[in-house]
Formats: sequence, C-alpha cells, structure tokens
Amino acid sequence: MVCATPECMQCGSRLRNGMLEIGIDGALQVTQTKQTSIHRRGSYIYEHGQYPHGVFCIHHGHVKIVRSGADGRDHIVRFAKAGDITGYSSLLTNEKYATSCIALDDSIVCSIPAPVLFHQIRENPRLALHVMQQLSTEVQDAQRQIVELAHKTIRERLAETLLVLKEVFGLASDGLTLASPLTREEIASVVGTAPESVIRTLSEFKADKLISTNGRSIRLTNLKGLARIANIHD
Amino acid sequence: MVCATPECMQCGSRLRNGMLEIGIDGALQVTQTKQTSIHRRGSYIYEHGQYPHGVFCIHHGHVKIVRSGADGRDHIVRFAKAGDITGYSSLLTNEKYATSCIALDDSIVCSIPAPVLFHQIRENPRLALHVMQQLSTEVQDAQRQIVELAHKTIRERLAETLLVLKEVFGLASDGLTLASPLTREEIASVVGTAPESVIRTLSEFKADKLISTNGRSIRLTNLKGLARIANIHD
DNA sequence: TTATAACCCTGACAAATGTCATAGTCTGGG
DNA sequence: CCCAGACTATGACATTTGTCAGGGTTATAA
Repeated sequence: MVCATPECMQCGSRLRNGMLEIGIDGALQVTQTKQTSIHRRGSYIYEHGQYPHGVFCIHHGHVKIVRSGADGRDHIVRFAKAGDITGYSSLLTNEKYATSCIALDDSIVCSIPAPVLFHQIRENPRLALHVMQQLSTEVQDAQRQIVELAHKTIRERLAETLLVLKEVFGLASDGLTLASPLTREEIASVVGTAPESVIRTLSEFKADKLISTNGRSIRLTNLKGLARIANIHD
Repeated sequence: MVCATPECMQCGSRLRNGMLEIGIDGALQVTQTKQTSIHRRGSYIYEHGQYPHGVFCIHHGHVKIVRSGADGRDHIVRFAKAGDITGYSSLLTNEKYATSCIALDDSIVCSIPAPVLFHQIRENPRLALHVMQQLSTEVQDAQRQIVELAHKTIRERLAETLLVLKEVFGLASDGLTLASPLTREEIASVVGTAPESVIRTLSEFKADKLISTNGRSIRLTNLKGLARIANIHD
C-alpha cells in the first residue's frame, strides 16, 4: 500500500531530525519513494530467503527479527519498534535475508528503496557514519547475547529478558504489567530454551514474589530482585 | 614500536588493493601514520575497558576477540588473522572496548589512528560502504552463533568449531592436522562450554573415527562426518 | 454465544551438561 | 636434562534442562 498522504513523513523527518541530517532534498526523496504498509500480528515484513530491495523503518508497533535454526526451531535475535530501522545488514552484504521480520502488534512499516538509501549514503558521510554506528551497536548487542547464552542459566536469562521486554514494550497503566503481546513460546525463543522451562521458571519467580501473572500478562513486582538475578549471577 | 621501513605497506596496500580504493594519497596517509607492534602469544592488543584510539589490522599471526561474562568466564566471540581488521565497532560507537583482543601466535599488528580512519571514511564513500559490509557480516555471524548456542548440542557445536578452526588456522603439511595453537580450554570458550565437555566430546569423535589426537594436536580424519554432525542435527 | 484452536501450566522422567576429584602427560625455562 | 606448572584425560556424581503426556484456561472467529 503506497503511502500518499503528505503528513506521513515520519521516515523522512526522522532521518532529517536525527543525527543524520540528510537535508531537505534527501528527506523529500525518501518521502516520495518510500512505501508504507500495514501489518497485523503474525504478518511478515520480510522473510528468510528473499532478496532485500530496501530497508524498513517501523512507524508504529513492534516487530521481531527471527532466525530459524537447523532443526526448524526459531530464535528471536532482536526486536524493533517505532523509529527503529531494520533489514540493512542483508541489504549491505547483498545476500538473501538470513532472518525474517514479523509483526507482533498491528504495525505500520515503511520501506525505503535500496537505490535511494545508497544514494543518500554516498551523498552524506554523516548518514554513512550513523549506519555504521547502528551496525556497531548491533554487533555489540549480539556479542553480549552470545556470552549470556553460553554462560548464564535460564533463570538469569529469563530475568534479563523480562527487563528487556519492559524496555521494548513498556508497562501498562498500572506501572507494573508488561505491555507485551509475547506468548510463552515467544519468550522462550528470546531466552533460548523450551516453553516449558520458561513457564517453570516464571513459576519460580512467582514463588519468590518477583512477579505475578494473570493469563498471558506478567506484572513485575520486584524490579531490583529481577535485576539482581539478571546481572550478578545466581 | 613504530614501523618505519618503507616496504611495510601492507595496511596501506591492502586498503588500496582491496575494494576500498582509498587512493595513493589515502594509502600514503595510512602508511605514514600507522604504528606497528609485535606480540607474543598471550599479549593483549587491546583490553576490555580501555578507550579505543584507532583500528587494528593484523599483518601476521592470529588473534582472538574475547568477551568476559559476569562470572569471570571468557568467551571467544571471533578470530582475526592476517589481513583482517578489528576494533572498529567500539571505535564507531565511541565506547570502551567491550571485548579484549589477545594474540594467539607471535603476531604483527598495526594500528591506524582514529582521525585518519574517520578522515578516509568521510573522503571516500566506497571505504564507508566497505566498513558497513564488514560490520554487516559480523552481525550476521554473531546472529548465527546465537542461534547455534541456543539450539545445538555441544557435539554439533564442537564439530562446527573444528571446521572453523580449519578455516582460520589451516592444516599442517600432512593435510590433516589442525595448525591451531588453541588449548582445550580455549576451544571450550569458543564452543561455549566447560573444558571437560570438550575433552569428552573429542573422545567421542575419536571413538567414532572422525578425528585422532596427539597431545594438543588434532587430526581431522573425516571432514564429511564432522560436517554432517555440524550442520544437520544429531 | 459457542466451538475450536491456541495457549498456559504441572508432573514425571530422560538426557545433556557442569562440577569435582584425580591421575597421567606434555612443555618450556633454568 | 630435568623439574614445575600447565595441560589433557577420565570417572563419579549433581544439577540443569529438554521431552512427553495430560488437563485446565483463554482468546478468536464463526
């Protein structure tokens, strides 16, 4: 679905207002060429194996970036939410997507064509530097995850994941309940374990008065306790 | 140790001869400002917690990039060898190193000052693009590691690691023995497990006629068998 | 509203992995 | 050449985690 409304300029304005400073002309080109689409929970923004044609910028909602393992099990390698950009690492290496990007909410996503992005990068060293910094942050996040998967228990990783979900999705109006649409299985595929282990460990946390649950929803009643489990070790 | 010999131009020439094309002037600037140092096994090229002042380019030998976990245990997140560049992700985000870089061999490493690198990036969009591509590859490698740590057994990960070591360090003149100086403990910190588990699994591989060992050295006698274990699952 | 599928939860058990103890082996420096 | 320290190797055992089965609950769509 093409986004033809003049006020739909978040992509361009974000690029301009951020540290990127692609200039009025650049913002105009981006705004004129981008395509906006609406997704419901579960719908694919891009899929493993396709060739990239551009980058995606999340206007509204939340998406998960998923990589499937050899045995068919999926792993959520990161989230993206409104304002975040995704899909450039495969575009830059000019390879098929190694990951899929799937909406978690009802989301609005716009896509900037590759030629436009490359043109802007060539024209503007500050944009280039910004992309490098984004990629550097991704590298460091991924390396941190590697170490944690290798050496932390499920208990530690789940506690940290709950705190990450708080950052990504925020809290409901009570200030305690995670505003996250993730199922236990999706949480498991962030933590890197089986859904049963997530459920069991959540029950431990309940017994330890760190959280309480009601159906899918989780209330974080002791943030410091969770942080202690997550950072320092058991 | 400053590298003053005129023939020591690998950094500059690599940058020029590669896809980077920084031009004669660029190569000259790099060559004139870089510093070359010699390291023995175990010596630090840079260390976790320091602030970066430039990027490092490996002339000769092999290094490990290590990240230490909360419990003090280290994890090898990747290797770099002659021709590879390392240390730019922390430089770009302008944060303390999250990793350490340690020589595995007697190695020769040269360092390009940050201002020179940034100047070259600003001047030359192709260099910028190349750095982005390197970073993209690192992101994808790291994400692959995440999924494997989350969902593969030690047996699978160790088989893959042996094949990786073959790519990084090559084989001795017999065409079978890994030319790797890694101890069992270092292999464990690639695989993400305890040294005992590595030794035990290597013994399984010996029993399965996939490898043979002699002290520290490992002979890969059945590459296809290892690949089968590594890729398809057990 | 109801039917249905997806999801949450727990128990029991099996398998994988970590930890500790101990002994043998290699290797580099004096 | 020899010794000390580091490394490899294996067994026994504890712990963590995965798998399978089954029952209750919730959400979604007709």
